[in-house]
Amino acid sequence: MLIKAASIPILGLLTVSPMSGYDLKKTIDISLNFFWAESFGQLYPQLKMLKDEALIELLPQTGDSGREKKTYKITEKGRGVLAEWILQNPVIRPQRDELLLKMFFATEGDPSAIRDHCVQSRSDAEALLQRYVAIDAQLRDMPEDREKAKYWRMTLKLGISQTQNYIRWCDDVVEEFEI
Amino acid sequence: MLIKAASIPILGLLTVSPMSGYDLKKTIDISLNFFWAESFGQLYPQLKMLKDEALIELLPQTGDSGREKKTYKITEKGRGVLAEWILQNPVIRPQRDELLLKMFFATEGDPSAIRDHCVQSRSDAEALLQRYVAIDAQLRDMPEDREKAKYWRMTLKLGISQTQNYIRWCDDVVEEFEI
DNA sequence: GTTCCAATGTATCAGAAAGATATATCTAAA
DNA sequence: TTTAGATATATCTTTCTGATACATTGGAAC
Repeated sequence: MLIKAASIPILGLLTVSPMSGYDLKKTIDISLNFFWAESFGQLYPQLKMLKDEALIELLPQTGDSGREKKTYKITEKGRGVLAEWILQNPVIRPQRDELLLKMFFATEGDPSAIRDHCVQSRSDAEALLQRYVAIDAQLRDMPEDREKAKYWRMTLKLGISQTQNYIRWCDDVVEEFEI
Repeated sequence: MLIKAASIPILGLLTVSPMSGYDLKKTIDISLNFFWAESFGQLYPQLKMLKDEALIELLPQTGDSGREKKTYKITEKGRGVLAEWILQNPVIRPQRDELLLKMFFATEGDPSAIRDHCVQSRSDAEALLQRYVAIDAQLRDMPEDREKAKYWRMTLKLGISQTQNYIRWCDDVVEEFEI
């Protein structure tokens, strides 16, 4: 079965625990945010598709109250498709970074504006770094899911070192502007 | 004037020299590839739009031969819009990295496949790094456009250090799998 | 010398994805 | 008590990618 990469965070996170669309979005934004983003505009149609293909299914609702919250769980078929996708060679996707684009064409604009962008960007990165480090500490001390935590920490490790490297670069650039 | 980020590589590169759509695509793929990608499907419509808005204009064609190649140059208005765009705060764009997604859900698939993906990815990164280093050397020795070269090398500097860091991470991951 | 392929070149289309928006409910604080 | 913010599902428009179409040119192979 040919599956879209956008479905993978859904299938993957549902192996951790059953969730609603909203939960999935929140979890993706928190846990996968360093290397993956998903919009509602894609999430809900994907959910419908995955249900139609029987890769996920709705948990029976606790019918009484009026408010409906749709909680999904992954099916065996879904697990199979996920495992299969992981085997395939990763597709390299186009990246777009506006700060670097501004830097590249800095001579056509106001260089001091670029400097300011870097200062701001550095402070964003600093905040991100602290978040990553905190999550890493949590994972280190987490008793269950040791095997999962191991891989999660591997991705975090890259996120942390890339962010540290980025911060160093921002400092270099700002310093360069002082001269 | 409100301009789309996708137009910026076009305007920016046309400040370096007049070019055709095909040239622009090639130059973006070579020079901006570390932080920007543009598809033909967006490039040609953008070109038309920029011409309609008089931000770029067609160079008069050397009419004689049958083959038409449309060479564009940037206008003063175009330079103004570019300078203005550089002033604005950079928009953070969603990232998607399939290798890290596979890593994150590694326990649901075949861990040895992930290892292989990393080995492949490391070798791709190595090749990229060598390209960046070569371009950097070229820019270092380039006599004209010193000011431009300075900023170009700043973006390259990040590309180089991020790629080196990535290679180190791949090594760490592969080593982790040996244990 | 011709045929064949890769590179050059412009352009569009289908489908994927992002971002914005609509709508409604629940909860906790002012 | 009302109101703001979080929860929750969903769709619409615009942007963007990847594939494809099509035509030309230059050089290599035969």
